[in-house]
Amino acid sequence: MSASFRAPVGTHDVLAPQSALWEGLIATFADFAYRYGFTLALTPMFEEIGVFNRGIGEHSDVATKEMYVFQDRGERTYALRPEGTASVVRAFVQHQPTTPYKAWYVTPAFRYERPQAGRYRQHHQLGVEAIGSDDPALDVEVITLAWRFYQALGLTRIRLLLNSMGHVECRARYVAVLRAHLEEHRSQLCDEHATTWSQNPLRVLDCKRDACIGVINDGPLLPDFLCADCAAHFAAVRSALSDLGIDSTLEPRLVRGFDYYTRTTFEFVADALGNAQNAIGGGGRYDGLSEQLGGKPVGGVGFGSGIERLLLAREAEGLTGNLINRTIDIFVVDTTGDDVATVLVDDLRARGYAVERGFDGRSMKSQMKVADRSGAALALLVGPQEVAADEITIRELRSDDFDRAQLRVARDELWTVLRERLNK
RNA sequence: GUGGGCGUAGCUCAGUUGGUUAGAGCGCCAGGUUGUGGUCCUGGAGGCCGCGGGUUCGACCCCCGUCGCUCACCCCA
Repeated sequence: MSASFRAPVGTHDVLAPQSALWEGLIATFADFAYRYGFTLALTPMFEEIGVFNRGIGEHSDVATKEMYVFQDRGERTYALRPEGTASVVRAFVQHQPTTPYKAWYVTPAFRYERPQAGRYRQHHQLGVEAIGSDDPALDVEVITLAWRFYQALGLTRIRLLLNSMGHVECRARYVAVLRAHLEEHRSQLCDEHATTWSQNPLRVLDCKRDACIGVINDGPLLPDFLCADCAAHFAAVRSALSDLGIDSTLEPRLVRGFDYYTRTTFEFVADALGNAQNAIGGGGRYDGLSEQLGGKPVGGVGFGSGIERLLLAREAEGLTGNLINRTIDIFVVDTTGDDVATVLVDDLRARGYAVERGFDGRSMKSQMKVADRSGAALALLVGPQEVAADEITIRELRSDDFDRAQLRVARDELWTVLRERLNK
């Protein structure tokens, strides 16, 4: 209990058997990304601080009080990435790949905040970005990928919330009217926003307190301020989603935490998660971000999803199945201590079987216990008798049928028997 | 950053109004005739009772502090 070192506050070690769920989740996502035409992008886990606070907004909570900022020995100021998008867009600007550039990623993300259920200082996100295009079909593709991925995970109680923030001018017009509305009703706002409403009026839309909700409910709504182009873009996204059979809820109050969002914004919430941390993914367009990071003024759209929350949502929906098989096929029990078993194990693995073996010269009984615990379907016994006769004893570990439970085969017949028994 | 709950073996937890060698179940290890797991039996290892201070003849138990875990607020994935 009193280990001298522990994982830092808000971080977690993920070990077996839990880690198999992670493997399966990531492998499933990688496969989806591949089938949707996204290629893997690996970017540094830390960046010059400007990469993040320029995009997500210098006054956002994440930038002001949640970033892990540090100086290296060259006194450059860096930050551990708090989210996935900014780095990929920075890489896009730096390398200028052909457009649309479609990339997927899986990465840790760091935010300095008090941990609680579904919220950590280091969490993990997987997501995609499609940069260099304004085509609403890309918005749709990103949302569809997320939706189908959630379905593949077995999640059923997921809702898609959708909104459009418009482009810069639409938003400016809206914010002006919203600001006036808030000023008029400022005495009715909650304690916090009664003093902070003017710094970032959009934040008030997110407030969950009744006071603010009341003020917002009879205030102006974002979608009413869209210009013709933005309205058409949004309509195109909604119409395609509808044709795809993906249900969405228009949520005019949905504004996400980062300033870079424009036009389409969306969030996926898992209703099975009872707590406040029920957002399992979100994203949207960020048409100004490339330019803010020094690149061309091209559009982009993406989404990110929290791995921990996806797994919590699965658990909350009672989904216990693994997404990938990580049980081993064969356990080799060796009581000779010479190289016969070692060579056999190597041979088995070369043929594609997942193989574990006994170590430390333990007794056969002891190794059989380990074999059973390993989950292997078969144990192969290598003892003096087998070696002398050039045979292998095969023992079924998952069968109660004693006739089938054990047999000895010649070493060169082993492969045939294994193919039958293991079906692979 | 603010507030609540909780820190006793690897895990889940007991521990009598503070009384001397701190317990259970599970797990782990080793045995239970001659090479065999899943059931059963026996034995064993493993705890500065989170850490520091205080009160007391005496503290796992009471008080203070501290660290950690956890939940909630805020915000987000």
